[in-house]
Amino acid sequence: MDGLTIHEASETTGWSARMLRYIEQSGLVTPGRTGSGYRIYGAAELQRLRTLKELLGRFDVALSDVAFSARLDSDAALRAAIHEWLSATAERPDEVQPDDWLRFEQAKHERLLQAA
Amino acid sequence: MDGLTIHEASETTGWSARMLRYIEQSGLVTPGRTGSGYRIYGAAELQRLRTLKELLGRFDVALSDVAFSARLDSDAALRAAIHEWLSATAERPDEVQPDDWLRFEQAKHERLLQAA
DNA sequence: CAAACCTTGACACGGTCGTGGTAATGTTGT
DNA sequence: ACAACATTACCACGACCGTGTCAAGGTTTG
Repeated sequence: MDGLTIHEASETTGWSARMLRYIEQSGLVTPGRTGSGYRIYGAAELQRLRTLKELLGRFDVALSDVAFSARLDSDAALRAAIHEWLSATAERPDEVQPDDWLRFEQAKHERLLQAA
Repeated sequence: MDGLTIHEASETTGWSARMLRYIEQSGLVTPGRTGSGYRIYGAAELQRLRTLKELLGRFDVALSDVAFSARLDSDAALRAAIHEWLSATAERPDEVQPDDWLRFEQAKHERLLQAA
């Protein structure tokens, strides 16, 4: 058979088996199934899992953020509505601090680091 | 002076004063300040607050989702990285369930509704 | 058939989100 | 000057995220 079981996939991707199931739940990487229900990870899924890990590591992004981006990608109305709302901000450049979200997001991070 | 205080803005927008401060923290609506530090909400901010409320009500979206979208809008590298990752999924249409995220997101909702 | 896998479901736990409150202190308006 | 506002900094609380673990049961393989 071509494809790895969940534990084999876990070893080659670095994700725990638990997280592989969770990632599947969130709709980001969906492996195939054998007739009896076992998950089968093919080369494509393994690659996606590895690049997903790299993506989360490279930027300060959560799994749920990627899931939300997927939702944005597939829901044009939502994408339009949010973008419209955001672009209304850009009309008053004097009141936009482009790194506002940065300070906000970094607050989490700093609290995390300080806890160590 | 042209502009409402936080409590006046609270009344005309429906957001609590507490939430107006929180929304400011998240970088979504930043009012001006008087010399002594009081927040001043002008017509533009009030409009943004109202449309924000409508946006959150119309779609099933959280404040943090809008904040993340703002981050996406201002960080081209992040946007490109995520989009690239997502478009790799689209290459295998047989394994993409476009309503995967929907089931996932609805699970929250159902649990909320059941709690009532 | 027994060991070593797999499945789903549940409990747990620290951390974050969204939200309300309170306390201590400063500002404004009459 | 005093009431009615504002500010920031905290504590609390339920729900959700990411993650581990464990139980009860089905499957594959030597």
